[in-house]
Amino acid sequence: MASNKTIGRLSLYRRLLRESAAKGEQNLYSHQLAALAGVTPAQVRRDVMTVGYSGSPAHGYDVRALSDSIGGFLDAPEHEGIALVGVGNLGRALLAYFVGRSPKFSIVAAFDNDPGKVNRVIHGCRCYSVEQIPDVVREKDIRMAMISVPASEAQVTATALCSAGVRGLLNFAPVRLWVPEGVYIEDMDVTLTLERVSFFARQRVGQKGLVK
Amino acid sequence: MASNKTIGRLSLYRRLLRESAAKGEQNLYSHQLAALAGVTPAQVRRDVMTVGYSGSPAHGYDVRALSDSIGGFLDAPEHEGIALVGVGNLGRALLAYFVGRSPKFSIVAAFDNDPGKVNRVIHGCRCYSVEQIPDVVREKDIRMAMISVPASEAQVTATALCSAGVRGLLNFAPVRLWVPEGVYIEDMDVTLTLERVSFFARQRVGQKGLVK
DNA sequence: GCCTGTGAAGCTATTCACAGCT
DNA sequence: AGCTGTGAATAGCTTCACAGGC
Repeated sequence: MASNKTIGRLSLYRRLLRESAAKGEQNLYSHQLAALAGVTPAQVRRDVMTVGYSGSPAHGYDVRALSDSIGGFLDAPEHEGIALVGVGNLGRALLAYFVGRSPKFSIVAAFDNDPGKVNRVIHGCRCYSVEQIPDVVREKDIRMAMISVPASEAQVTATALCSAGVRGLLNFAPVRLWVPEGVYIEDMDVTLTLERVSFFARQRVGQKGLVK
Repeated sequence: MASNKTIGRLSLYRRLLRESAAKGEQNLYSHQLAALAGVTPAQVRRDVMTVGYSGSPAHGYDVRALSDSIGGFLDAPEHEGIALVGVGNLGRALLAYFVGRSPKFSIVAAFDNDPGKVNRVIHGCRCYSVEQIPDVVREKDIRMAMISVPASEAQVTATALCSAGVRGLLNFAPVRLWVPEGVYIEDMDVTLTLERVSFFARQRVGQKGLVK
């Protein structure tokens, strides 16, 4: 099965392919896509193998076709509704950012324990109380969630979401979360990342890739 | 030289050690720290080697001493001032998040091109116009910056920061940025990460680590 | 010629497994 | 007995290098 890193790069390639398509490009060679993505051409060809698409030696990759192949490989068959728990500064920024961002994803429910936010509509998204997580997640058949609550509440939030059937979590709180077997979790931890940047900036090393 | 992943884990260990210290723990064995971090004990021991600290077979690691050793290895000698460019929803969330968060880091200057924000103080941080990047960065001797501008402006922002002497960047805009040799850049891309979560959540794979 | 796809090589990261210590 | 530190083994990822095609 494709690795984490490969999947990350495929997402990136697709974004770059869409941008190229928008600029009117029809075809792209592996070395061109590699330059856009900041990886080697061999890496691009290897990654493209995993989605089962083949380019032609004559014209490289067809921008539209490769983009669609990646989509077929990566995307969920239908639209994915996402829950967001924690409507603080970061939560609001995420709500604002994702509104209309992608036809494949959208935040369909927000949750917070502040009574001043519950039942409000924030950036087009209805805010529920955290007690309603089980009901709303089940009712809307939500499979993914973003956690942007304070560290102290992240674990109970994750547990509630997983019990309600969520299979994928994107956690912004600065704590490692325990989740049941079969739930996939990814952390985005600004502090840890910043410490890394600080360290390597001082070592005067160049470059690195994306994720990690 | 230590790898990206090792550095990320060391940061994490230190956070966990501090939390343990706050709970009154004096010593921790590699398997305990490993459990907290979600890695193997062998990984912890290997990582600890890189900072040059040694525990004792009798009591494992001294929580305080290891935490300090990691600090000596990771931290900059003096306080690090950070610039933040782009005071939109995300930028404000970052400002709010970092205020008083760490004695080692703080955001010492914000930049935006909205005249309504320039010269305001937002979450305790003065906002300058983007034209002032060269002057302010040099004057405050800023070595690190976070980029939270729209994608279309990220590259010019990065270029301006690097010319002014910034050596480390944390980029939130969904674009790959070109930076001069010797500048370290790390991307935090929510959309890409979310697509990964979506993919693996559907594969019913369990777990994964941090950074990746 | 310059491209793609891919086996094989090369690297990097992680884990094993055990000597040595208490 | 149970721990740490670490050489050696393994697993995972990336790049090389070349056959085959236009």
